[in-house]
Amino acid sequence: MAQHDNKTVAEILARVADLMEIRGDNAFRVRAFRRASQAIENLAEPVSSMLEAKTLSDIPGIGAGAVARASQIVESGTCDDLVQLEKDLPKGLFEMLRIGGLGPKKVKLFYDELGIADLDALETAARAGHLAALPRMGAKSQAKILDEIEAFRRRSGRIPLGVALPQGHAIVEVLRALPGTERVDLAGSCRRGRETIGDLDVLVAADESQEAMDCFVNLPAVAEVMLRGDTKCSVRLDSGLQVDLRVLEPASFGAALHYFTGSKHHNIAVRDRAKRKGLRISEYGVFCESTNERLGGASEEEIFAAVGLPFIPPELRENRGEIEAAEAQKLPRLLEAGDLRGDMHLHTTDSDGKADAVTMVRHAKSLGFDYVAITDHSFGLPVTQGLDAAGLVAQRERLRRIQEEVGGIEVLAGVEAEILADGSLDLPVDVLREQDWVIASVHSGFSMGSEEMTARVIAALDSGVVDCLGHPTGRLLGERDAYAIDLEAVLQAASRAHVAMELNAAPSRLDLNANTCRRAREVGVPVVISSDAHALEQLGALELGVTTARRGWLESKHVLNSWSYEQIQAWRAQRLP
DNA sequence: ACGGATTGCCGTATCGGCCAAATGGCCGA
Repeated sequence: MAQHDNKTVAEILARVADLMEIRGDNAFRVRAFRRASQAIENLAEPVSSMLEAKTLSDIPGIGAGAVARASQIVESGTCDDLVQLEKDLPKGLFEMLRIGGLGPKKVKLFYDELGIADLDALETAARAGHLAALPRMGAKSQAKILDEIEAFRRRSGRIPLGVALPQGHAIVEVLRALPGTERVDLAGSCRRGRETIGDLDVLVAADESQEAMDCFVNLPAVAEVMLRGDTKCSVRLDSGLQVDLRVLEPASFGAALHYFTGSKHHNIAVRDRAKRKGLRISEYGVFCESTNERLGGASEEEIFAAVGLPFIPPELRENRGEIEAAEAQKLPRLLEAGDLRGDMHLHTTDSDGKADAVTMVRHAKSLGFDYVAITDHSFGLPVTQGLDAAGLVAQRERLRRIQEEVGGIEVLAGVEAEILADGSLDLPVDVLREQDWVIASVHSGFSMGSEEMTARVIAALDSGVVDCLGHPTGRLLGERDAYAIDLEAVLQAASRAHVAMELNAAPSRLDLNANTCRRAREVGVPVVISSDAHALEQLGALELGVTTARRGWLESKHVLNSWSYEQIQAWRAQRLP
């Protein structure tokens, strides 16, 4: 849990910096905290072991002060500065920083001038027109803040799949180990693989409910028991996630799993179908309407069989044609994790990655991949210290040698180039043409209108050298909405220009979403499921992408990195003669 | 607060876009 340590320390130092800035502390002191936070986030080894080895202060940007604070945070989860700041400042200020377009300076301004200390007060002031009167503010900024508050509220309350899933799996694992539990599974939107989750549903099959319930409410992660009945209880975890547990008789488990997995629309359609056959489906089983005889319910297969359908994978259960497809025996043979043969998007120390290229390639090989693309940022994204044309050429040569040295894996010399505001790329086309894999992405100018953004992206696709459009909507789950873009027009252009679309599998992105994946399939645009790894352990972390692709009805043939290396080359050759 | 040179003290991430204010602060990647 080394990585967790580093992340925690970095987050707290960054939080201290933000709060210090709001309090009006010395700007360079603030900057030092930010720098230390950044340095710790970028560490390749756990901060705790560097503290023990007394090597932490060797890192540029980390001096005696940062070492002391890191040590406090590792031990106690906080530090004196943060404790003091939380005493000095109202709690709501930190939440205000999560509003897009607001940084420490603006929050300070609102707090100092108007005493605004939380989101509600900010919203009230904006509605009353008080913000526009402040220096460096105006009607436009004020309106933007209202929009951003609304977007923030819309997002909050739902948790990214990648955050909820590990917590769910951990609970399932503990419950499965109990002697009295026959089956334990996650249900709900989490099982369907929705990109964000409201709460978790855990189902247990057991003859007796007390053992599982006792174990559940006493889990270390449980902060609060909200409700406890005979077979159902709800808790809130320390993370804020709500988890509902239901204990069922084994004979009803399949019916309950189906019922609680949903979606609601899917369930309604299945029940309607049952009704027409003279059956009744409830969370307890399948029953004959006239005789009330129980026809099944122990497994989901029994539920589907009762209405004359094959098993429908949870990811498809949205009543978006899956029942009709199942009836016609035309369900897709959905992509599986094992189908993927390579990772096509990752970063190394040549830009903002934490591990060097050799290490990443070796790791890709150890994961059993046939090929891997190294796709560092280009210089157009200055914050990543990316590669310019000369740097890219030099890296390409280095990667050729690494491929020979490591052996047994194809190493593609790639790049993640910037799509500039005018739709041009930040590296010359003749340099990009020599690369083995070119991702083009938008990392700037997010606020342009849909028409302009769409034209911008399509211009990049039409450059003739782009293989894949990176994270096509730019969204960050729970943090930032997608920028305005006409994805249908982009898909049409991608089809015409022979460019693939990325399904960026990073937990914070899942971009493309499932619906657009499905549309890509219909339009005939290949999807590339990539990790966008910036560290060793992120390489090959494609599971959330696989789930999303399955929700988008994708089969392995629709996913470019389930093809062989030769097939990919042949596909590229159609565009690059 | 950090780091390096002036060993006491001084300068300190990159860069474009946006908006408010008429050149500059703030934000975000």
